[in-house]
Amino acid sequence: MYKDTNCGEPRESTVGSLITVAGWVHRRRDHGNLIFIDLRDRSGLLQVVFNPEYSEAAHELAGSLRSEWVVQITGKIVRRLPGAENPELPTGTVELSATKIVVLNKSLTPPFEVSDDIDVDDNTRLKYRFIDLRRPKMQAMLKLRHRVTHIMWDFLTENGFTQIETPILLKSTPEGARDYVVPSRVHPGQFYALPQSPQQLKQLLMVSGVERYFQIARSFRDEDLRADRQPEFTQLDFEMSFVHQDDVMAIVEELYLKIFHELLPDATVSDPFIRLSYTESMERFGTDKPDLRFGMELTTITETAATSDARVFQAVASSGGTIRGFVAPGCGNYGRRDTDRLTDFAKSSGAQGLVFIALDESAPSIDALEDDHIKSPLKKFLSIDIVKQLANETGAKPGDLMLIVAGTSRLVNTVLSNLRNEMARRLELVDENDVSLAWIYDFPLFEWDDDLNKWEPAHHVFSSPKAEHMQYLDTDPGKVLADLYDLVCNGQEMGSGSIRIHDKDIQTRVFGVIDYGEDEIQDRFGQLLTAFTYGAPPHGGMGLGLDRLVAILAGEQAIREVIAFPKTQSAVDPLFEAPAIITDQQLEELHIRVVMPEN
RNA sequence: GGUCCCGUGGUGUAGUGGUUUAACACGCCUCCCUGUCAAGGAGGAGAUCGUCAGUUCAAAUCUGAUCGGGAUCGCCA
Repeated sequence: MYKDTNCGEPRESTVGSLITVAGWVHRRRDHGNLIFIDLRDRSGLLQVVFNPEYSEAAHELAGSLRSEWVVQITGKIVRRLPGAENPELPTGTVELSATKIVVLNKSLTPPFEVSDDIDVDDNTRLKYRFIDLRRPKMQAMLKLRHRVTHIMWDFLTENGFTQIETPILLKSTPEGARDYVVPSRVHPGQFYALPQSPQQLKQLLMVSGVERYFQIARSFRDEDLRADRQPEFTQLDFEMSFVHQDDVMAIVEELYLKIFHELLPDATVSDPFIRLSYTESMERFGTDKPDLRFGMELTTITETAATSDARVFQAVASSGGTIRGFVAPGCGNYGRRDTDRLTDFAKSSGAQGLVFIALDESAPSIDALEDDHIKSPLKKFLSIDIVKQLANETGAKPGDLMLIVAGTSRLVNTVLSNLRNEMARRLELVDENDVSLAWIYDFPLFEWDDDLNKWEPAHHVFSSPKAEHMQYLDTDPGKVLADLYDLVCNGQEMGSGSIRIHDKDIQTRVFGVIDYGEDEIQDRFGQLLTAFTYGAPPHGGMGLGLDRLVAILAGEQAIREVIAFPKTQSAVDPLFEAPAIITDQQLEELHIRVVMPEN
């Protein structure tokens, strides 16, 4: 070993010991005859002092040290002079009085400082990720991520789960996201696809009698990136046999509470998890991933609004649309500037417009509301009585702002749920110490696709219809609810799971609803259907996003910050410069001819 | 594919038609300095302002295109 002690370890109790440390030169403070070095390794910082009275050679060499050089230093741990202690450092009461120094490697001046309080362009950080990861915050992130997966491994092992790896080179099943594909050299013109999730494999493992499987599995989706979406991401994927929905939920709940309690001990975490049916969630929040850390629930006001003289409302109501809204408390004094911004925000979510009704705080009550108390662009179409009624229905008080959107129910819900989150941000309603964990359950199995003019799986095709809804499968698919559940944390989808179909006939009927042809079914799902005919146990499970979980634990918005080597928004790795062209010889071996797009 | 924001020494920013030989902070280099810890002091180097084209007597500054980064809608069973 190049060292016998880590930089972060020495304390007053170890004063007097002769040690050797090795690490990176974090900072140098050169006083001429006295030189200080902050030496950094994975455990922290240790101040090293070079005094020519103890070693002239070491002192001379120390003068030539530069940031990020890798050095090995031997010396004695001494108590610092009184008044020279540094309370910021765990090792701040002592220092290493160096007698010997060996330069293990020099370093160019790094493109940015290895420090937490830096603000460097993402591209530069990723290009020099190996330096970026030296920052204490990034080191902490890597360790946090490890601790999360460690807890998962331990917990699931204790609960009888077996970790099993599944293939990365598999077959394209083009429903859902776009696949990443890999050409086959041995089979000209044929391609593997990287898994979007190990879904069918884990179901096959249930048929194999594994009963409890898990995997920290990499998954791949060739879709556009976002702050919370990378082309390759990691899921805790697991599956259990002989379970009902509640059994799956119970396992996840225990695991996640353990993780949050251990890694975020100061947070207030939902225990037990909140439970909302899909219908209730849509009704109250307009989304299947509501942020439950604040109120501002949605109200449907179609009927009342339609009785006003406002033509927008009448038109939407008579064409079967919906009018909904919510109350932004204390925003009755919003000026033109504020409301314009909210309107722009609503429009960016797809709304035609945003109707707001501001109630002046000087009104003694809703009943005593007078014309002067009301501000709204639709004011001349809204009678006092209608405004009062709307206020009562939405729960608005004097001084509040009602935000109302009209349109198709899908659009209205999208806009209002986005707007609700936006208002929470503006009003700072979220206690960052709160962690809301919620189950959203009883999802519909199918949703109608207007573009394709057919039923599509709302989540995925393997979810089991509720037994009591099986009767609607052929007659009214939109009515069929499934044993399908999402885990939602602070308004983000953290994972999705279901009790699966384990019966070939039911699975075939589900494929029938979404209009898959016989050949198509056989091609994509043949192996699963065949397996179902050889004694498939009832089973269910989940896929849970690891990157998002770690991001929440680390207090980060972007999962880029919790992935060691992430890609940019254009799916590029700036460090390796991937993707890249390959040689003509490689192309030839793979039987591939490249046709570049025009322009 | 759409919309929005950003691109100026190594890093982060200022400068938004002409007294700018492009400014500031940090970093870097040299020298001084025995108790600093974001050390301090003195001096110095380092940028054709992402790229290309256009407008203009004059462009970091205006226009267009393009490239790159970020946010977001579509997309993500």
